[in-house]
Amino acid sequence: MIVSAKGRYALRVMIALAAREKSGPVPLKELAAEEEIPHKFLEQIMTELAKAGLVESARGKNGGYLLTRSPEECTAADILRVTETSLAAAECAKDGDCPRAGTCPTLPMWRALDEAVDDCLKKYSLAELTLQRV
Amino acid sequence: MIVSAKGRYALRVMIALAAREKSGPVPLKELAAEEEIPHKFLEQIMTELAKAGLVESARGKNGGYLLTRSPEECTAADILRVTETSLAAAECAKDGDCPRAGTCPTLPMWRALDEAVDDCLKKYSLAELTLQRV
DNA sequence: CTTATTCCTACTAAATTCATAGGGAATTAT
DNA sequence: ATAATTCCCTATGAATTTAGTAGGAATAAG
Repeated sequence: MIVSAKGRYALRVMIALAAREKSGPVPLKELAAEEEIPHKFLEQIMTELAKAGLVESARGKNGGYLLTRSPEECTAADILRVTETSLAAAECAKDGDCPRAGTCPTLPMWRALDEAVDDCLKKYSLAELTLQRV
Repeated sequence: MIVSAKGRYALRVMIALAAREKSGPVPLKELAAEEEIPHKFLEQIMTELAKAGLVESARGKNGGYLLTRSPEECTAADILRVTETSLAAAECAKDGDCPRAGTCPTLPMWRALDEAVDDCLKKYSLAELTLQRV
């Protein structure tokens, strides 16, 4: 039960994008170099973030990635929901996934945990995370 | 980021033990059968729980496992801390694990997340979980 | 036309999780 | 004592997931 490297990379890149908010599209190459993330791996991550609508891409020369929302409006929860296969708790908490669901004594707890995680992560917007940078 | 099968098994077994609190040692064989957990896998899990002091074992005929504390005093957090390699968040939140720790903008968030998870799980004691059983 | 960039699909490698296997050691009912 | 029952220990294997690589096609700027 741990946030994957993919999720951590995604978060770092989004923070980096927030920090350069008004400087036009930032090429993946720069992001990868700055944040020391394998170029091709980051490519996959950016694709997912783009599909989820958290970033916008510009192709061709001078292209790159841009945030679609202001840093205040994009939270860690938004980002991690995209990259993590499941954001929290147990697989079973998903509807109709477990044969025991009807009588399982732990199901309510997993649901509560899901919520606790989500609530916590919602509190961290990119704006806030960018400020915490030293 | 998900609770492993091991963790879910551990929790179920502990609930089963809580339900039979006063009937003497419960053999692993029975627990495995009731909860449909592979016998040899459960053996490993019980060993960990025993080492952590959450259960006590009695060897030989009529042996088995017993809770060491009352169900009120044993929480899901206690159990999952034993079985999950890391209970929450990111590897980096552990002290001195990440070279970026000094300047990492996400570290405080991971710490907060760890705490949120722990707080949530502490609220579920075996006593409570047993009640929720249908 | 050349260069820099994203986009797409597939593959590979490493790590982790989930078991399985077999025999040994302790305990106890009989 | 003996036999049955049970936990204990260590090693190995299979399956799944995560992390990372690779190559080339599409797009846009200058």
